[in-house]
Amino acid sequence: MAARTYGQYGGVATAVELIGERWALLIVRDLLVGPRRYTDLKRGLPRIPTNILSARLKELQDGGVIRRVPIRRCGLVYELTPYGRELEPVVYALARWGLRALGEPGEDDTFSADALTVALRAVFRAETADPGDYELRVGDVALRVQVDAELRITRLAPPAPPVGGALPVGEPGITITAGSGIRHLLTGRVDAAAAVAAGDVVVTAGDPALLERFAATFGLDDAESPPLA
Amino acid sequence: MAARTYGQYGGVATAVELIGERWALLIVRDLLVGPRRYTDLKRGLPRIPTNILSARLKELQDGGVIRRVPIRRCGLVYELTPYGRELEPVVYALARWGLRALGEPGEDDTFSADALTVALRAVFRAETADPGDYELRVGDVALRVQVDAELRITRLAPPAPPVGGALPVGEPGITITAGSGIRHLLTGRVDAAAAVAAGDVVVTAGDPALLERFAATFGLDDAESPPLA
DNA sequence: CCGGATCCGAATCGATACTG
DNA sequence: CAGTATCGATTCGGATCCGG
Repeated sequence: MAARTYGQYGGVATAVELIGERWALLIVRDLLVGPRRYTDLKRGLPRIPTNILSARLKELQDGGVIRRVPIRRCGLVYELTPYGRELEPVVYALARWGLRALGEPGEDDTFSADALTVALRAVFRAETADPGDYELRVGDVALRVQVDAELRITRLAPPAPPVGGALPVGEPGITITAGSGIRHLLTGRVDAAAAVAAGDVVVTAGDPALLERFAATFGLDDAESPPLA
Repeated sequence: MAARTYGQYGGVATAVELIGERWALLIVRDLLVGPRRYTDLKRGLPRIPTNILSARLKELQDGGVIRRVPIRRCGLVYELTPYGRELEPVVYALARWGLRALGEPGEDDTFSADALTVALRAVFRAETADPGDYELRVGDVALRVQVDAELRITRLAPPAPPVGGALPVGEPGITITAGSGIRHLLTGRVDAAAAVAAGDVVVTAGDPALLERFAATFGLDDAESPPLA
């Protein structure tokens, strides 16, 4: 283990030693949405081997990034420590950067509610956001997205929302259904009208005009310099 | 290679596939300071095996993060593409986060001018910075740090500054000499007076009062919740 | 010296099976 | 549910070597 250190003294090297191992940051990503059980993490990251998940959870604990919390009457969850939670800016910045290199999903790529939740948070324009209440369906992930003083995102399905989570009250003003093409809207490469015209998103219920508000609320600010690999 | 993908559709997973391999982000860190030759990178990252450096450079090229640029009359350098340069916020955020977990250097940890340059940029308070002209010596790294309309950091030694780099004119108002204890100042856990009292930094030339300006210009803004592993 | 390529043992990862 | 055990496939690290 000591032989696998970088031998570099500095913040970046230290950070990478804490969260740079394979799968580690994806675990952090899911834990940013909320505490998760071992099995929740496994479900959200189907391709992670169980021994690797175990190893990463142990290492992240040793690094002070996450902690194990026993839940009363059976079970335990992993959650970020305060220090781990301060990876939020890092993960969001990475999510924005990576979003721009995102192409079509591969054949067997998976897509989780946690991934979409983090993506939305990453491109949320807090300063200029107008209030709104949206239902967003991408693939088989359904989220309730409520913007008022703050941003609240609730998983609707699948499966049922987490036990501790309160269901949102009321009805969303719009239901937006999309596939992977929603990335064009979130990167800001197309506007709401063009996204509808291209079939990237479909308004399946509610007021279609609210889609523009959604597009104004979520998206990259500086939508330029596509990767062009 | 295809077997080593995460099988996740999302920005974070894509980003980690591009720059999540071992050593990759440290290469990006050094390239953020400026174009570097293969040998420069090797020197700044002494523990990287040459085959790994080669492999990473190739992968980062394929990912559109860096490019090879031939230099006229012998030689070539690697530099970030525009897309790669937009990792700046990511790397700085990671540097700030990792800085807080930084302890004493290990026996054979190395410390490069590029690492210090990135660390300073990462904790630079652009909005509130007053102009200043500093010389900073940490270990055997010497930097000229000039703050006016923007932040300019020039390597003084070792070795000689890069060929293309113009040497700063004039004299710095202060020369600050420090060791690894400078992290206490940069994390904001101690102020200028306390850092001097603790021996973390020494003013070896110039106006000692400028150290407070330096400390006001560079440091973490929210200096709390130490890792406490 | 620069910019790697090659080889090999050690460590890690991935997949599957299995257990308290 | 929450992992551990095992084992082959990769990757990494360290060293050496090579063409300009």
